[in-house]
Amino acid sequence: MQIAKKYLTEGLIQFTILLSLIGVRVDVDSYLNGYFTPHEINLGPSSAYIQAPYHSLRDNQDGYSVHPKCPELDYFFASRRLLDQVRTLGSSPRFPTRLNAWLVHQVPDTDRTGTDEPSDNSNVIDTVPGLDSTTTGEHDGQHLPDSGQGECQTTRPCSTGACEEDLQEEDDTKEEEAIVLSQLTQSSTLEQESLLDSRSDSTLSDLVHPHPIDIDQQWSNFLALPVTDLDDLDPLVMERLSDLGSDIGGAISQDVSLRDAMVTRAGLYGAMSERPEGRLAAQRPPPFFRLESANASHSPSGLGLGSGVLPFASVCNATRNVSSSHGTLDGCLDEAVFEQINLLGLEGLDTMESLGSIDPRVLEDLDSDSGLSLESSSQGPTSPGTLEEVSSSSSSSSSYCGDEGGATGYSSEADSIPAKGVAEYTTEWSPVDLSESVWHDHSYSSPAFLHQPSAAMFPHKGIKEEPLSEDEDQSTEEDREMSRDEMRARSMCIPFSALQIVNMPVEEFLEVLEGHGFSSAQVTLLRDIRRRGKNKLAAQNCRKRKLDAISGLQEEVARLHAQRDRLLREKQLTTKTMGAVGQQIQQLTRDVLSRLRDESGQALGSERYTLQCGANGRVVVQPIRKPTVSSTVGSKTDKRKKDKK
DNA sequence: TGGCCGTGTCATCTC
DNA sequence: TGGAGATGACACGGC
Repeated sequence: MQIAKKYLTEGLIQFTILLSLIGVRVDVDSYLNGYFTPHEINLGPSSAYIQAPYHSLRDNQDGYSVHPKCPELDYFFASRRLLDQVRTLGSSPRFPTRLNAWLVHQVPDTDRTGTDEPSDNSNVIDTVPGLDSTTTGEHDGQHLPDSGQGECQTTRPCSTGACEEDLQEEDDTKEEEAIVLSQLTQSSTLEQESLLDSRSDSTLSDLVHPHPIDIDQQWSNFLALPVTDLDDLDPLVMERLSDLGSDIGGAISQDVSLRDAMVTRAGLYGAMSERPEGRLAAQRPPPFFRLESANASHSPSGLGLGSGVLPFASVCNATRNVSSSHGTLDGCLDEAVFEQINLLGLEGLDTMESLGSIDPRVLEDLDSDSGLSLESSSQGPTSPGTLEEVSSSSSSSSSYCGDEGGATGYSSEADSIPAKGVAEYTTEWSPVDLSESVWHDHSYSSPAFLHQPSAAMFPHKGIKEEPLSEDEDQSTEEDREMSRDEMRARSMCIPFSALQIVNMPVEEFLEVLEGHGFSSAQVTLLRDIRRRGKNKLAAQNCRKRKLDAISGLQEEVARLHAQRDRLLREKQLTTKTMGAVGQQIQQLTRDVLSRLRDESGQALGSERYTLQCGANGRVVVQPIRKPTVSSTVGSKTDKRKKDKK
């Protein structure tokens, strides 16, 4: 019984030291006060933490700033780095798990003769100043009495025959443990394929002096992996899990005796949301939709993420192409606008050049009902002679006059009335004035065309200026190409083209209506021509906007489809990774708990206990609460309430 | 010959 | 209150 007690006592000390390696505050007194009270185990009445010297180094970048050659700290920082990496993995918000910390044990690779040291655990601690209170026999009696448990400070039951065999087994298992631990740490990052591949080449010294891999950088690299690489990583994850499953037995081979599992009611996951998040926030990649949202409308840079950040380079490129095509579309639209302007100008020039040989079909194409299209509206201010010709030509068309009804009988008036007005408004309505109007649709008219000389602007005029004797059939062609409004205007002896009527400013239009003695029919016609011309332009603009809106929506739909596919793939990948890491953590939790011993020497089962990582990196063994307790308490309270009633 | 598309026009609403 | 713009609806012609 005494031997068993000593064994348990030393086991407790070993576990305490083990916890101290990972920064756990252990309070033995609290344990003595009660089983289920969340206390910290303390080795002395001063409640000094056993790892106090390490606490001072804790914030020292986890020992990275310490000289790597420092032999006293190598073991400690090697363990701390590995542990922190695993802890960061376990407590990362990206992979929320129940386990936040790991109980690890780093085994040195040197001085492992198996006989020179009475206890392997002391290898880690003995050389550290201020931490001489280890399980070594000669030191136990010096430091542990401070804890007030003098009976526990006896030497480990190495005096028994099985002691040396146990030590030898521990040596062997610790080597495996170190290797597997390194594998675990590396595999937990899921992105160091090279490290995974080279794990077989890793030496023990590498494990003891692990490379200072920045976990943040690892995560950044992981998140920066293209999706193809991540997809390829899935089998690697499973492979690593299988490897871990096969090697997990040797991950922590040393059975740590524990008189009691420290019980604490620290926040279940309180620590999860504290430390790692700030770190993760720093290492978190840029907001994925930041650029998209910032340019969600139609910005070509809507997916301005680098292809390295986006694991879906193809989608990104496609979307970028879409965006760029949209930008190109805008450019094309602008180019088309100017191109049409140029074409109109060229058409005007062509018209000038081909005054003598106008193709009626071309004129028909350029015609419009309201006479507001480019060519059909070219019946601008004409000379009295021209107007006479137009009147004569119009009157010569019996069908037209019949359609318009009342168009006859104006020729006599036309001889007198329009002459003054036409001459007047020919001077008033310069092309410059018309160019001041806003031309929304360039197929309709163009300032370039308006800037052409009168002969160019109004090819019909040029034609009409030619003697009728030369080409008497031109009048019929003019009638064919004239719009209804144009013909109405001519029939009503209105000396303005539809284009002029439409594009003249309101003030001048009102002056025209008021200052020329137009009849009510003429005024109505002028207003109708203007209204129809305006509406025609508006309709063209409206249709153009509608088409632009449709094309923009189509681009938006394509972009959203690409975004949805990308998010789905990312979600799938994240789910896979979370599952793999969760299983890994659960397996390690079970393994750790199975190697811990309670007061009766029984292993702490994962069905009864769990590991929790509290604030400041404290790792505690916490019993799993049973819901029945709360239910009973609730029933009791209910009964009390009933009794009070 | 019917469907599609472009265009002109009207009616209506809003500014 | 009228003008101008926007837009839906309809008609018409061309393909």
